[in-house]
Amino acid sequence: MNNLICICGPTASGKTGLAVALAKELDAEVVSCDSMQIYRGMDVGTAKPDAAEMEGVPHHLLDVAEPGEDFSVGRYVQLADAAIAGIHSRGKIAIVCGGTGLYMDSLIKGERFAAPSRPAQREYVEHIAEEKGLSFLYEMLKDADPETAEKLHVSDRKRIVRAMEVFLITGMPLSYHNEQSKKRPPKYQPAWIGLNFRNRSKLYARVDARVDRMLEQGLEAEVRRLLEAGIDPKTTAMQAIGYKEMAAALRGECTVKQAADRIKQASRNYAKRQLTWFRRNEAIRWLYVDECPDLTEAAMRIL
RNA sequence: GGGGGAAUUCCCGAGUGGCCAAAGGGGACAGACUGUAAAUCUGCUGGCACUGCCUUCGGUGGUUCGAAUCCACCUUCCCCCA
Repeated sequence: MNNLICICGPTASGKTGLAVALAKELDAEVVSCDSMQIYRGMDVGTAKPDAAEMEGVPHHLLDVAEPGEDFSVGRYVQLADAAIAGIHSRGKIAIVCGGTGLYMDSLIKGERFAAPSRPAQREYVEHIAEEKGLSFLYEMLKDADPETAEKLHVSDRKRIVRAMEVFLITGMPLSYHNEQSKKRPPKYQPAWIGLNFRNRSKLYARVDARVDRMLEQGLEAEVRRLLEAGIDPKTTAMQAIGYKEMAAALRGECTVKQAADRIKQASRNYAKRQLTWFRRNEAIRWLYVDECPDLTEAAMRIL
């Protein structure tokens, strides 16, 4: 039996429930892999499991950051590694569960990122993009790191900025770092389980239903509370689906009903993107929620 | 009962005689993704034997070398007057 299990899949597919059920079955602990559930005070909008849902199973990497602070993949990997080490030292199995593909893959690969973002370089690069235009910055990247430039689309602002930033900080092209990184063997060899639906519209129906539930559970009040606590609407945390739309409604830019529809739409699109990410991972054993009567049992059979 | 307006490809919506399988947006589908990732970005979207052909712009018929675009009638919807 592998002492590390990864459960992934799109939002609202039932990952949390499966993780808890498996954890009870295997006396395991859960390590959440969700870029938004890490924030304190963001509960209903992130569908963060509450005590009842956890059923006594220890969960890690929940509520480890303040909504106002900057978080990063790097930090996640570090914290998750520590959590896994702790679980293993207790002689237990760790179940990494979540839908943030980049975080999960980075954790499993043991990714060592090129360089943390540095305000000076970042601002400098942003400034160039601002003043001279993104295409100008893209041309700079072509000189500094032709390989990365080749791979990036001219309008992919975030990646162009980051690639240029990495070059300025390290003096080496990002493509070089990535090559090195690919040569390293992965840090863990987990058993992968992915949740999916044979019938996509069933997934979407569940996503919509979940958003309705969030609204009932007080998403509006939660967002208002964060805003009143002085959380800048521009922070990463407030970019989360459900939060940015509701914040707009609270600002009077649209009705709550319109916000709700936008949240549903954005969530469905997000679910699709998550599938795109995970589907390329050939190690994943997929379980189809809409045609599997007992997910836990099916998962146990795979493991 | 009278007058006016509208019907466009999955949806919204441009197009008002050839350059239109038909702008743009949305959705759907597919993809990328190495420290903001619930973010960011891309492709594609009538059919086919695909440098061309076929079908499509409410319906039918007409005008024209040629119609989504003009005319007639019909159907449905909206508005105004009664």
